[in-house]
Amino acid sequence: MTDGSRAKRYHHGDLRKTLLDAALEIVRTDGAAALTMRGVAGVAKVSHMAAYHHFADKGALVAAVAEEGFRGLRREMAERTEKCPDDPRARFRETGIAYVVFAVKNPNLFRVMFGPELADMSAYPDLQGAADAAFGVMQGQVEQSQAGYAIKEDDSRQIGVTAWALVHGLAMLCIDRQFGPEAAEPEQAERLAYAATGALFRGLRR
Amino acid sequence: MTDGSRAKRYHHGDLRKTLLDAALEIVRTDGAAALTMRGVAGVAKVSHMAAYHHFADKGALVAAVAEEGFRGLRREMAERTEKCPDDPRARFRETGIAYVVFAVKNPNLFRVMFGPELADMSAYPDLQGAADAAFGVMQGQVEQSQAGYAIKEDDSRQIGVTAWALVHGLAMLCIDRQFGPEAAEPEQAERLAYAATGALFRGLRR
DNA sequence: TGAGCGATCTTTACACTGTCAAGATCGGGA
DNA sequence: TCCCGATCTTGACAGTGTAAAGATCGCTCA
Repeated sequence: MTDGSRAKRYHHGDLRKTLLDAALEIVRTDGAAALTMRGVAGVAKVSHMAAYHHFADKGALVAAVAEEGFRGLRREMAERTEKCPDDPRARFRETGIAYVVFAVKNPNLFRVMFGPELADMSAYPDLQGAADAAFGVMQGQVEQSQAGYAIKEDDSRQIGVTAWALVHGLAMLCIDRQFGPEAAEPEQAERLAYAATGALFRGLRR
Repeated sequence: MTDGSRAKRYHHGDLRKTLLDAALEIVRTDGAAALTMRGVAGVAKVSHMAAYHHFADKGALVAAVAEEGFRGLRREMAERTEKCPDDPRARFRETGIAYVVFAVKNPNLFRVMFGPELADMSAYPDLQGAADAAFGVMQGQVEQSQAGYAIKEDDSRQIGVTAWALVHGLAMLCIDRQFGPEAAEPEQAERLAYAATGALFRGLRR
């Protein structure tokens, strides 16, 4: 029989999830710099060091946070693309817009996902997989557009790279406020993404 | 009379420059995470805390490093654009390629320039100025292309943003090895930038 | 000239970080 | 039932940024 208040239990029960949720919350609200092993342990009302039984080190925790981020990014891109008319250009656009909007709505998380701590993701295969899956949504749009004769049939990998680069740069520069403070607002960011993806699509038409 | 070995002098003479050079060297070779107030002070053979008479805090030192980075980026873009035939598309391309090549050749420095520590550059006006100057080179290319009737006369700011976003995203994803390890090599990165800027230019033509 | 004053540098101290090492507690399978 | 491994705790250490206060210098002005 499990007593409701698990306050005094020596074993936590689901510490990993609790820690990860705390880490996500901290990153989202205060940024990666505020993320601390001792901090997340404190939120879970657990001694520091307890976290080390679930995450090898701080890098592993950061990687887990980023992995969640990539899952969310993939989901939002897929959703926004699905509920969209069957017009290649519109779908192409919506995928890119979803990318930028996600970044603007989760700037701190987005920065972690592409931060220097994880410059080499090869140490975290799950993270790599989640990132690849997100990229796959965009790559899929490119190939669908090619199959529908909407854009030219050059090396699809090259085209996917170009599309990804465009929205990624837009996202980064928006949240870094390089386009001014307005661009960090979802509406304005969406407008920028609309125009930018339109120009690129035009250049990729056959 | 100044004696050659200034080893024992209480006052250093040009500590700010020494510290900044040391910081740049550390960032370049070992990344921002290795940058330390005490470390740079050590390189200059000076007590820690001495640095605080030249940089308000670590953030100010990082900002100074980034500022140097933006100066270098601006210079390399301008140089590469100048020594280039008077063809709008070629000049447009070279500007973008210079951007990506700079990033790939100075990945750690580039990451500092656009890192989360400096997400709000308004606290460092000199840094903001250097960044604006670098962006100005690209914006100038856009306007020159418009004046030469090479690309359409839409809102030039919007077009500049799109161009910047494209090369910025390409640069970021290259150094993050999201396109694989080869893309972190200058030759391969240059090839990607060539193709990407070509596609965008095509979309921007009138 | 020289006295002092502000800029520059040092020393000391503190809170906070990640992580190693060793012990305490628990729960499930033999 | 007992014990062993997973889980959690306690304690310690080196390294970090930086506040506070003192030491040393060189330039200015009387």
